[in-house]
Amino acid sequence: MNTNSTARHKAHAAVLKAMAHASRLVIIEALATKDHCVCELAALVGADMSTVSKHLSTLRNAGIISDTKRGTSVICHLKCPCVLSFLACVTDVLKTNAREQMDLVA
Amino acid sequence: MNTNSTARHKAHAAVLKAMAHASRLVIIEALATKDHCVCELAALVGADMSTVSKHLSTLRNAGIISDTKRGTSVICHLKCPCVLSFLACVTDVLKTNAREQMDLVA
DNA sequence: TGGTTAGTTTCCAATATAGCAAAATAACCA
DNA sequence: TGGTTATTTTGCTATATTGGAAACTAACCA
Repeated sequence: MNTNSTARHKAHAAVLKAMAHASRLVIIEALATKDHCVCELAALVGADMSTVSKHLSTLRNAGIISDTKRGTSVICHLKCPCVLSFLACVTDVLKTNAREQMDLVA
Repeated sequence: MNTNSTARHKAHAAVLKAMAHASRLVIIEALATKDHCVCELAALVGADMSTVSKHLSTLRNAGIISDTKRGTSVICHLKCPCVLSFLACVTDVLKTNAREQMDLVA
């Protein structure tokens, strides 16, 4: 484990960690379709706006989303739609897990 | 936000969360090449074996790795090599971030 | 059986995260 | 200017995560 690879792994982990929350995944999926303002996302997630605002700043700090101000609203935009490809694989993991659970019962 | 999609998002988040740690990424990358026993992984990560053992159980619970016992050793195996495709995209995110940092300075 | 190696679990302290409420900003409109 | 809407920040509490040390378990060997 040299210092460089540790730094790289930490950076990678930070991006994954930013995605690793149900509400933030809801936000990411919503933004995959189209840009949304914070209050729309708050309604979608169903949480306090202050909470959603913090989730958004987590995603922003990780470089996953960007935003522009329009009037009093902040419009959020998914910078890296490739993150959705993660979810396809995650779904595979979950399917495998489910299949194994089935096998245990059967 | 209906209950089903919340459950799905929670399940997805759990898998991402299991990956979201520098040491666990080191483990995942090592296992992508070949199976390893716990003590080899502990040496690679450079942490206490009890700590690595706990990281492994996190990955195991998420369904990312499996293991078989051989003598006194436990051999770990990466169940879903597709998780590596995550990292390619994460690298894109990081590159974009770095480029923006450059732009700020330039 | 007793010792050794490999791994896991438990205990505990330090740190990080999540969420709401309330206060603070910011841009707009009358 | 004063009020309103949208958003962020701060304060605080509850909860989760991390990691080493020590105790415990399991498989092997002499």
